[in-house]
Amino acid sequence: MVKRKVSNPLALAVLAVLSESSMHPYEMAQKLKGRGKEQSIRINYGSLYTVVDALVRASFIEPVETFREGRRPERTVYALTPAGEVELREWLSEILRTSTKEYPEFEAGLSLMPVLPPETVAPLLRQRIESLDIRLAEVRAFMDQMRSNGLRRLFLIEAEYEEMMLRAELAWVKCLAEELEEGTLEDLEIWYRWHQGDESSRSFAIRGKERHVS
Amino acid sequence: MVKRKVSNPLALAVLAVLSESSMHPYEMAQKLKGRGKEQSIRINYGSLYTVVDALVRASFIEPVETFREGRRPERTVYALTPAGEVELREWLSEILRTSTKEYPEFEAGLSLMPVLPPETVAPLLRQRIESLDIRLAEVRAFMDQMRSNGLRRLFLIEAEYEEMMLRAELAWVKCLAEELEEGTLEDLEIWYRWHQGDESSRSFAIRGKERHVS
DNA sequence: GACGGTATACTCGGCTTAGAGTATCCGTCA
DNA sequence: TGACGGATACTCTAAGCCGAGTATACCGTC
Repeated sequence: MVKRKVSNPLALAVLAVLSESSMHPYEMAQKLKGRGKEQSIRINYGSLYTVVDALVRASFIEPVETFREGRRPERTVYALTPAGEVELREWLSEILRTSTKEYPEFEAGLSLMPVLPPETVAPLLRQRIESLDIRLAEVRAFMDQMRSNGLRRLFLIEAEYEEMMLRAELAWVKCLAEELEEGTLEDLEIWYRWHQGDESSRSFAIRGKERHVS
Repeated sequence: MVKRKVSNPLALAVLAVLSESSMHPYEMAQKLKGRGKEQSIRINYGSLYTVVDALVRASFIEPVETFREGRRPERTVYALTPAGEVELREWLSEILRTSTKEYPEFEAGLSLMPVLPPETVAPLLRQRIESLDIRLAEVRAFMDQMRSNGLRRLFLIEAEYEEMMLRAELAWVKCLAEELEEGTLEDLEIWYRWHQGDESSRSFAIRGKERHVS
């Protein structure tokens, strides 16, 4: 798990498109967007040009020509260096090989959930289910769109992954919402009482008498 | 979907602990870590103090006293303001209610996967399976640890979520690895040929003759 | 009583990032 | 013909974020 000189995933995408042919930054963005990569990688111009500079500094890419048409801004065409090709392969391998802990917003939300009273949380989860359904439909629509543009399934594998993860979350949230509504969730009783202002459930995180965990 | 004045999830955690009692930043971190929240929310001191400042500027919290013991650095104790309580509830509700698109590294990796030849990818996925197994064991160990410290299940719900998501990914990656190894994956043929340097598969992303998608 | 290790409590600087802004060219529709 | 939107191709700046560093206090031990 080496520390990368440039760590933004957009830089990986830049190395990947440059491995096919040299081009200027704006064209990279066009190519990536044309293939629907903006669904899996944050592409924004602010970051793109910074990332390209950083890759030049790290000698993973180099400018090969610059020219201008009329009075338009100058275009600089970049090419992958041998070191860049190595970096591309190694970095991509590392990403596929090892799973790194990430911090999705919802996980943070769940971990603070007891701050809200249970009666409030149940309908929120119901809304989330709707929200997930919508997102699922969007992903499917995106895949259909790309496929009808002639893109191979192999190049939409990340969308299939996302779809599967959405389905998994959906099932889990449905289950949690049900447990809340049916009252079958463990600890639901004290959670409810605590929000009633019941002093006996002060610091209700810990079972039994308060214990300091450090 | 309002734009938050302070958007770091750590800020939400700060609001949450302050809703129980006033305290100084270092104590917030201790309390959050004691409850295992560093598993679901990035807690680091650099961000903590910046985030506390930002919350003060936004009037969600305010300093209530500062004092020093001996010659130790000064401690500033903060308290939640009414506006902060509103923000806490609204923000947390929004997170639970709506799913926002995120960009996990692995999704980016998958979307660029065809850059590597298929024979290379298969063993990488096998390694990922091991890596996921390890992570899964860690999550389980963490839950056992916390439970034996007396923490209620309700306060480990985010760990259950993470465990479920890990299992889902694990099953999917196993399936993908198998398809690669058995040769049953769609488009595997051209993918292989392309890495052999077969010119007939140039720009193999698109089926049939090259079409420009913009 | 000197020494090392750990806990306490922050501070600082530099790198990353996002998002808005700028300037030019081109097609088209009235 | 001229005006307007949209595509092209960057640039700039404020803010966010993190990791490493700092300084003191406490505690055991040899």
